[in-house]
Amino acid sequence: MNHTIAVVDDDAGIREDLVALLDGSPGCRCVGACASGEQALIDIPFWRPTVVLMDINMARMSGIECVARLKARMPDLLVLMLTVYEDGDSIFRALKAGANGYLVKRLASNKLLEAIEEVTAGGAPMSCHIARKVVQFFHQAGPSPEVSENLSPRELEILDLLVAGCFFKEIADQLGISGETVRTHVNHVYRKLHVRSRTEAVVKYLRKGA
Amino acid sequence: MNHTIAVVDDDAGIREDLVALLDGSPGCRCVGACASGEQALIDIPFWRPTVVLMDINMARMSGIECVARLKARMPDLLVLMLTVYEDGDSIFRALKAGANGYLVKRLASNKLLEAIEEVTAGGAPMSCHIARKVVQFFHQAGPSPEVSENLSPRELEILDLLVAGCFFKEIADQLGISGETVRTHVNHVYRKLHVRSRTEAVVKYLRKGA
DNA sequence: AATTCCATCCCCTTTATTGGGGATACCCAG
DNA sequence: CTGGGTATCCCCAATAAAGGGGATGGAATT
Repeated sequence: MNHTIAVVDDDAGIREDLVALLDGSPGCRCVGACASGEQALIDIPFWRPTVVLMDINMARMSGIECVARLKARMPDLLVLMLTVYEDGDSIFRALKAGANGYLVKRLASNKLLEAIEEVTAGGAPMSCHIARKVVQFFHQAGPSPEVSENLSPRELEILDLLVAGCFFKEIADQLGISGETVRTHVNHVYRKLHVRSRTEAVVKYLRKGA
Repeated sequence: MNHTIAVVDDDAGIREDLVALLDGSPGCRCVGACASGEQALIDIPFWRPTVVLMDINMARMSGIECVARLKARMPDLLVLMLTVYEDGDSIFRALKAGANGYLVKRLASNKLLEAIEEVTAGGAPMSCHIARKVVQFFHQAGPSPEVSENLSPRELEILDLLVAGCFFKEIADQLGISGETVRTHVNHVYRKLHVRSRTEAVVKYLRKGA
């Protein structure tokens, strides 16, 4: 319940607001604030806070690069990105860099405190429109038109298990059908996708048809 | 604020609990409940609810397959998956199938109602451990140290050709070495990546290297 | 000099995959 | 009702892949 927190933001006003909010909250202790990503790389490893609130949009080093470098040295550090924009690409780059949560800046202060609780509890707090974008990533990451429009549901199901690396026998056991049936489905999948091997099918599926 | 909601769950008790909860809540109207995925495919397009609460674990047709089929016909339908397990693979398959949110079943009823509000507002409600798994997916999506740092240049070259779907013989011809040598390299690649088949190696490479 | 890693080649066996063929049954649409 | 598509099962056969072993030469490190 007692978290040490650091703030990284190059806007002095926001920085002070956040520090004031954190220090005025029970169970939180703000151990410092950095005005740049470069400074954060020096201060944060020294302060060793539980959670970092990181502005994503900073001059010179971006919050994304900063979190990537911090995470390389401190894998267990929890980082919440703060942003004014909800740009899709920034979201994914930040998450790939190791961010543990992603919040819009215009967030009620109690929501921010809740998010800090949540991330320390092992969650991944995201503002709702951010979460939507993340989920949409999976939607469009689904099977390509070529894959989904030609394959039957059963064939798609089996393709999923092929991608998972299952042998025919394992697929058969998992679906409760015979290995021969699996073979038939797989052959149909290959024909429909115009591939000659499991690997080509998997690649086509993962690359969304490219 | 006025949402029509349908429930799909093959457990009669849970179904009744959910219906009672929804009907007892202002701003919600439960338009029906289905005891199976098959029935849902018939009823839901007819009822045209705003939101569907879908059990992921049902006999015969799984909730995942059901949501995939429903979404194919009704792309704007909002689907919240309900699960007792937090299995990573199920989460991703459900999201890929088009689910808009993912909740654990043992959720306080007010949280469930909040989630319904959130999803209709364009969000993507997720229980916190679910969200964590989703974010972890992006973390591991970075260039994998496991792939790039352990493999020799030759092994990486061969892994590339594996991904391209080449047979061992084709790889051998392309590199001007014998098939036996290819086999040896491939075996080394498998050991270093801790996989047991070409498919698993390819998936590991594509998922973590792209 | 010794060790370690890489790349190359060869042997063995067993299992998995692939490519045709055919068959039954179901459901849905023309 | 007669297709078409789907899902299920079975047969044949050939090829590909995997897992184990061992061997050589070279390059780099210790």
